[in-house]
Amino acid sequence: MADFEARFQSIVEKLKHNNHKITPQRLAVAKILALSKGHPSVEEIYEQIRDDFPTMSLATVYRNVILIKSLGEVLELGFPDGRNRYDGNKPYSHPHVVCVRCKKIMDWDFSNLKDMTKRISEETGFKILSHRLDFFGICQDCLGKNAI
Amino acid sequence: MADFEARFQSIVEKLKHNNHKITPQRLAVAKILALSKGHPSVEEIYEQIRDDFPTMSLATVYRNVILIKSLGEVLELGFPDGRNRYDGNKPYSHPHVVCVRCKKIMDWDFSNLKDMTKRISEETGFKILSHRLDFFGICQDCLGKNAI
DNA sequence: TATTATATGATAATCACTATCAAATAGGAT
DNA sequence: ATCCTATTTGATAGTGATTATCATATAATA
Repeated sequence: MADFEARFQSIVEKLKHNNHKITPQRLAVAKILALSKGHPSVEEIYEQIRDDFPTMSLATVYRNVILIKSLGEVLELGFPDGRNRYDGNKPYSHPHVVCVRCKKIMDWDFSNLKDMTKRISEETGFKILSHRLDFFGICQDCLGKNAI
Repeated sequence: MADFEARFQSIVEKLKHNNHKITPQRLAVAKILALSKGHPSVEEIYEQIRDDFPTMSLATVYRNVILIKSLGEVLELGFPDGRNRYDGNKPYSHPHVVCVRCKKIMDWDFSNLKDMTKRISEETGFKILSHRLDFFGICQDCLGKNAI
């Protein structure tokens, strides 16, 4: 079973387990979140679904993204310029590399934050729930297109 | 000279050096950004200044925060729920510990991200400009007030 | 198939932030 | 010290993402 397929099933299971109805619109949102490699925005999810569901409402996309997020099955990445991005592949906090020019967001594997979290907890008294680590820069594509 | 005083002077110097006029409102915003330990929002800066400048406009606070940010003298922290916070003490990217309940933001000293940045640059081709590392949790105050 | 709580679609409301523009003023020239 | 002018300010309208509202439609169970 492909990775995204497993993620899709996981989301659907969570929905069923919490007694949420399985609607075609809901499944379409779940599928895109599970498939997404590019950390899509709500608007991008909406555009993709519109091809198959011309009657789809933007509000429904928002509702279902929020629902799936509340089930812990998608990670929300907020940005100062006010357009959130979503990661349904890895719905737990992890580092990202963000192109400040084209807004591309890539995952960055790095699993050494456990110790840091523990130290912070000991020294500040915070109960740490999650973290977010973003690196901002210019991606290769953008560097090639337009010299700095 | 106190630390915040040095920060304040640095901001004022930048303003003068770039031929921006020194207005009372501008100085008031600069002073609060320099003094701020609590990572204030624009609204909070506005409220503080209103005591001394009852005629102050919210738009002027926004304008000056953005101006000072453009000079590299304040760090902007964006959040998904849409209220930016500002750090005029350390206007360069650094880790934070954020209380998800009361929205308190504390600095966290940690200076070991250089190697990580270099590795990312080598492996992804990104030209890394800055990063942001946030830890989210419940602060001691909030843990005391209301047991989990 | 009938029932009912939940979900959807359409759209208005909200909220942080930005743009606009007339009036005010900082800072250099006189 | 006063004048001049580009910049700044205050008031407010506009924007764009997100959320709330509510009548209609539908999934899930009997």
